[in-house]
Amino acid sequence: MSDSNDLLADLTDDQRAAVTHGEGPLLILAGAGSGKTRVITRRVAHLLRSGVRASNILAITFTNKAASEMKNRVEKLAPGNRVWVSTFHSLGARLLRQYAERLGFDRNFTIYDVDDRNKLVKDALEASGMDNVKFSPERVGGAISKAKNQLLTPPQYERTATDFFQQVVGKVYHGYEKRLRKANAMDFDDLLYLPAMALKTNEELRAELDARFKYVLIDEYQDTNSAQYQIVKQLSLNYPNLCVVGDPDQSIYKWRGSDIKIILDFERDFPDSRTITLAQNYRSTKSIIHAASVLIDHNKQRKKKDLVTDNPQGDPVRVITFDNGLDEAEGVVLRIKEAVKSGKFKYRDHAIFMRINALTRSLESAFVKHGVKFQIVKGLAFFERKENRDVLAYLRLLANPQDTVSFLRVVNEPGRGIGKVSLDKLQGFAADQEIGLLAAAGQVAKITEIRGKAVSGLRDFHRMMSDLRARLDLPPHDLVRLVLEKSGYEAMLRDSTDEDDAERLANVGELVTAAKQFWDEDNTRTITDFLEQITLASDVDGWDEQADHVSVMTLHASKGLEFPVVYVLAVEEGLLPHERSMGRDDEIEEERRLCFVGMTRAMKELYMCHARMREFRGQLNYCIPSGFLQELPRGGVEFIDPSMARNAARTAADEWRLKASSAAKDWADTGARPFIPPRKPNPELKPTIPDAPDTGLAVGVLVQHEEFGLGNVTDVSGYGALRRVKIRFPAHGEKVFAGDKIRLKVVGRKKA
DNA sequence: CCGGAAAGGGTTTTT
DNA sequence: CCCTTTCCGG
Repeated sequence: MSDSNDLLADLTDDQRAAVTHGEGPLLILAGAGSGKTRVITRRVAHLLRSGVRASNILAITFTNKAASEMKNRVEKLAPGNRVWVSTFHSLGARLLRQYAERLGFDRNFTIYDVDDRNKLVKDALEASGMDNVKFSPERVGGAISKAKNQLLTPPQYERTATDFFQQVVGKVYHGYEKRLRKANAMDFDDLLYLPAMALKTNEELRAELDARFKYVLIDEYQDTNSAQYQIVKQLSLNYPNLCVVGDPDQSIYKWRGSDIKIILDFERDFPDSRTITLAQNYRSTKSIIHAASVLIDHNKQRKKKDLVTDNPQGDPVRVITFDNGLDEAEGVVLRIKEAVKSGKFKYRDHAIFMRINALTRSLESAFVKHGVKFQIVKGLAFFERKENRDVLAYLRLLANPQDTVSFLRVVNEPGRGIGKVSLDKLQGFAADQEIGLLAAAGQVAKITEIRGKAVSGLRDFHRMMSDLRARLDLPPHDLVRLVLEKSGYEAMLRDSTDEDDAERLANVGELVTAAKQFWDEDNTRTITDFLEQITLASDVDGWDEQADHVSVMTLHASKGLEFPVVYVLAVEEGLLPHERSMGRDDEIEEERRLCFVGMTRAMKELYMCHARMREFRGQLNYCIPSGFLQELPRGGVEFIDPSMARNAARTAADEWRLKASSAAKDWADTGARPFIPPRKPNPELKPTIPDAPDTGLAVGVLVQHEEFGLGNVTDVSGYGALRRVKIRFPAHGEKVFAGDKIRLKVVGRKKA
């Protein structure tokens, strides 16, 4: 049972110290690629081998995929030990179900995602009579989410509300909570908020769980929010054997309530803690580490920290300039194809990252066009399709008859002649009687205001759901099949003439397969478990890392992963950094960290791409290279512009240009000229520095106007005479300029 | 009172 | 460009 060589032999001194650290708080500051996952896993195995019982260990990871990987690795290192590894949200859900009675909840609660939440918020907003103020449910819901993350109750929030928006949110927060509880539902934030509150107010429960989880390990601690921190803290009072691992430079979820201060204050929060820094990088080449380090060093609110590696220098980081977004997608796919053809890499060695999901579209067609296998890593996408959401809503309503959102989603899908007016009446009746909507449907005969088809529709719906509910103990996949049959959903799709419905039919069939697989893995799991797993799945949970394909994902999803070759797309002002972060120092710094995270995923080759123009929601816009590109070191970075190497070959850009010039003829009387994309006249293939921002107006550009003075470009659309430029002047507000003869001068990029 | 067609509005990142 | 809301015919 003593330390075996296999756990420690291949570790550095620092890593070994982290693995073998005994009792007491431990902070591991682990730079990118420093082997932190390995350290946590080994530490868990080491604890087990030193006699700690598996049931006394709790490990928190950022995704369910990471959790199951860690579980498996630990079991290999210390066979027979089943350690509790999960995400914060899964932990919360499990605790709430386990202690449901003690905490006064029904353990069959439904977990509402953001869409469900917004529907409920909308209802609460309308009921509060404040819906005429034009605050969107999304915005109000976001504010409520933030409040819960800070553990503010509705009365507390109302007390601290200062402006009008917050007052409205405070009102709606009350109503929203009431509706949630009535629906026997928890939103994502509840899964943290309620356990955190329970631990704070219920000392008996707190002490019990603290003693149960004597050893707590947390990965990605830099992205912990207040509610999560409270949970951690309350579980580490009597047994402060808390080990947290993180890297402040990789904190990218501030917008979701994460607070970088939590990791920075660890040493103060947990007295007698030990801190171990892992600065050695084992993942990337020197070129990549150097470029990423120089970039992140531009963050002012940062404790300076050096990342070092003994790896070879490697190829320079390459910045590639494309004419437009289509060229970029195609160019990257072709480069990957070439690298595979030459035998240098496999498809699965490649990953493509981007700031926003919308950019995957053009990539998708480029992949299809060139026959390159790829996976867009977005785990929930399949379950988010309308038809699957519908079927899942039936299941949710079966598992939890109080679930109002699901009831309203499926009660008339397929059509049963139940319209909005009838449903309003039904909701009124349910509220009066203080019963759920499904129960109210069962008493539709008593609701005299509802007439006609709606009466039989509601009655039949209720009867059908009652019959199904009697079969709730069926294995999940059998229940899905039964729902498809009895609800008429399958028949609706099968009998449809709409071509798309054939695909939808196949999709809901896939849902049966998914449920079957879920049950095959562990046949003690129920439909509620199935639904929970789907709702709490993260994007990377659906990622197949074994298959030989190119992986495409957002920068956020890339956290914690590594690939031999990485392409980061659209490194442009407005996208990375995203325009919504413009003008706020701390948010620009988070965007820079996001860029840093993407870069440090690369092991051997790193490509940062940008385009001169890009189509965005049907509009073609100028793009200026991201300021981040200009922050990269001059040495070790190579600038490539394929358009200069090209002679007569026609590209997508040329085709677009032809279209643009013929379109421009129609505006000849307005004085418009065909748009010619900026081109460097450099005939040689010498590396060049990306275009300076004086090539055109773009979002984020600082301009000088003759009359209004200095201003910041907030929007650009169209070109030639149809161009519209929106500029915000500090003294004059926002103004829109039309055409291309505006009397202003580009001064530079807006500096924070 | 219901369901389909047309117009209008809004778009980061995710558990 | 896509989804939601609104409007109108049956």
